[in-house]
Amino acid sequence: MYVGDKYDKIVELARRRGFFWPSYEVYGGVAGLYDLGPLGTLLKNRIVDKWREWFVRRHQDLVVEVETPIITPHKVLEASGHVKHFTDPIVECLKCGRRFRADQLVEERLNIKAEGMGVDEIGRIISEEGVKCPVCGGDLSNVRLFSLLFTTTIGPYSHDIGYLRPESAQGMFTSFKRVYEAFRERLPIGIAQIGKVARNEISPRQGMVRLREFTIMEVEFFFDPENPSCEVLGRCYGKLRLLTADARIKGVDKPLELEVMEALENGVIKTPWTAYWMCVARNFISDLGIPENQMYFEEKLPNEKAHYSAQTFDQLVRVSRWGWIEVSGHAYRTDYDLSMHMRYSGQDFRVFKRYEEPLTVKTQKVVINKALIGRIFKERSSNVINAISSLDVNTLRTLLTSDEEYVRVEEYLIPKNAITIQEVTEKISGKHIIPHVVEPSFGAERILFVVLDNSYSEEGDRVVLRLPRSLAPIQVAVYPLVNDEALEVRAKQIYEELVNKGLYVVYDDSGSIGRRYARADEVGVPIAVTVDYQTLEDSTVTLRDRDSRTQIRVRRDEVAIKILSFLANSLNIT
RNA sequence: GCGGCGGUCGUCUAGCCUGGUUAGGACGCCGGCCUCCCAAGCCGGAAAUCCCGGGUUCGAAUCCCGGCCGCCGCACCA
Repeated sequence: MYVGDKYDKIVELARRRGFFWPSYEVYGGVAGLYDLGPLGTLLKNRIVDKWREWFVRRHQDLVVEVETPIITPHKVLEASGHVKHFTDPIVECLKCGRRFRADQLVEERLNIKAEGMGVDEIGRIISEEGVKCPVCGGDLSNVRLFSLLFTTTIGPYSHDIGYLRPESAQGMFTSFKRVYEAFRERLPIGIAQIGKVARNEISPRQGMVRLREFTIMEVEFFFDPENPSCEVLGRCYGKLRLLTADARIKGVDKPLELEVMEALENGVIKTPWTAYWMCVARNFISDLGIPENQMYFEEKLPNEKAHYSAQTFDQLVRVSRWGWIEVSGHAYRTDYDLSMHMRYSGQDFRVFKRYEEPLTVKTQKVVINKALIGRIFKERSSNVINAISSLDVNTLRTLLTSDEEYVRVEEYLIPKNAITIQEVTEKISGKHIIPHVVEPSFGAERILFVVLDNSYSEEGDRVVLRLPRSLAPIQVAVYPLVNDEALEVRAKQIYEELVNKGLYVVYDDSGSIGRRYARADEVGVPIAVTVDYQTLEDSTVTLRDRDSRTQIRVRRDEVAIKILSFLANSLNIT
């Protein structure tokens, strides 16, 4: 289908025709940063729209979309664990240049606990104990911290540290209660967000596949851990291609194909909602033109998982240059994030779960006669009351059954008649739970590259970008067959009409007709309208299909409707 | 961050070894002519900080050093 290195050709095409190129090229460029050009921006927008269609619009009874800031205060990422888990103490061998986790090195060499030690302390231990490079024996550099978080300051005070978010998820967790209330306290609920994130990768390569700044599209889907079933699982059809962690450990590298229900019953996927969103992810990627045999889900091994995840699957797609690359991650984050934010913020992120039938529970309640205590103990009364309250009912009951008139609680002698134990029946209408979260998360630019890689083809000496019609940045091309005023006028009218239908259209009258078809094919324009001399006689034009290169002649007044149905895949030109 | 290789019009490249060119070509692009359907032809045009900085030299795209960027391998990739 193509010759030579496809990746190089795609990159060359991307620069030349305006899909993407390295940012700040005029200053030498910065690794991991890319500009999207005019066509790249259109294509990315179509991918983003399609994601929104699959994950939000089609689930509008379950999922809502929000937008939260990129700049994130220190406290938020401290709570989420990113400050800790994104920052490693690192030493470098001054001789061979290899880098090591300083704390791990100290633990291995000296068999002491180094985790959580400060940089200075680890550095002191390394120099005092004479720890050397474990590979070449060279001297080690000073210990420094390396964080994948981009740091900034908020406002004029340099101690107000902020970060560029490394994922959009924390914005959804911190606003969870608001969204939950605004959406009338429904569970399950998904909160979606599309936006930029930044990760200060040590050494980004692989072009659009590993960026320091990219667009993430993710859903935090909150559900009741006591009722994790997915009521829309019936919407899933077809098999998932899965490679489990167990299989990977055994050295298996071929995914198995399982029905969703099978995968859940076998325990391969731990939660129904993860399985459900994996199905949607498969459908979404298929919808971008990626064949199903070119994708599968791979379960992460325990040491590969993020700190917050109980189970993670990555969705992999095959590309020409690098083989299988990740286009989405599906993490079961449990209640990790909400719990951490509860602890750090002091706010209550639990939701009230109403029982179907209120429970009637008989309990025993300690009633303290505070008036009596007050009269006796005066200013010490609250200490006394606290002391009594800290005892459980059974202990108190035992104390009260003694023959004495007083009971001793801590250093206080309290008259028995100040304390009574009552049987009460309480009605409990529900309880508080912390929702669990499953998270499907996609990188938009990476998917953009995957789409280009998948669509790129060569026909003889010409390039045809076989983009799905619904993704094409430019949807229609309009041409006069030759340079002739009469033809140009007609063609321009058609151009105007199609623009007014909401389409992205290109008009081109430069060069031979073959050259213009080739120009359009190269950027994936799916259909072309050509005005020729016959148009002047009988008001018909030709429509040409990019992929089959065949043409049909249609009436001038049917052009727009035919093109719209062609773009909607309900008309084919063969 | 380490090692290897590379960086010349928009793109692909010649030139570099052996220092002195108006830095050449092709494709693409723009304008004109021609052309009744798949990168035809003819004429003209615009287009290169030779990646950046420093050094050697009368003179550097070319030699040397440092940096940046890219690819590959290692390390890293929540």
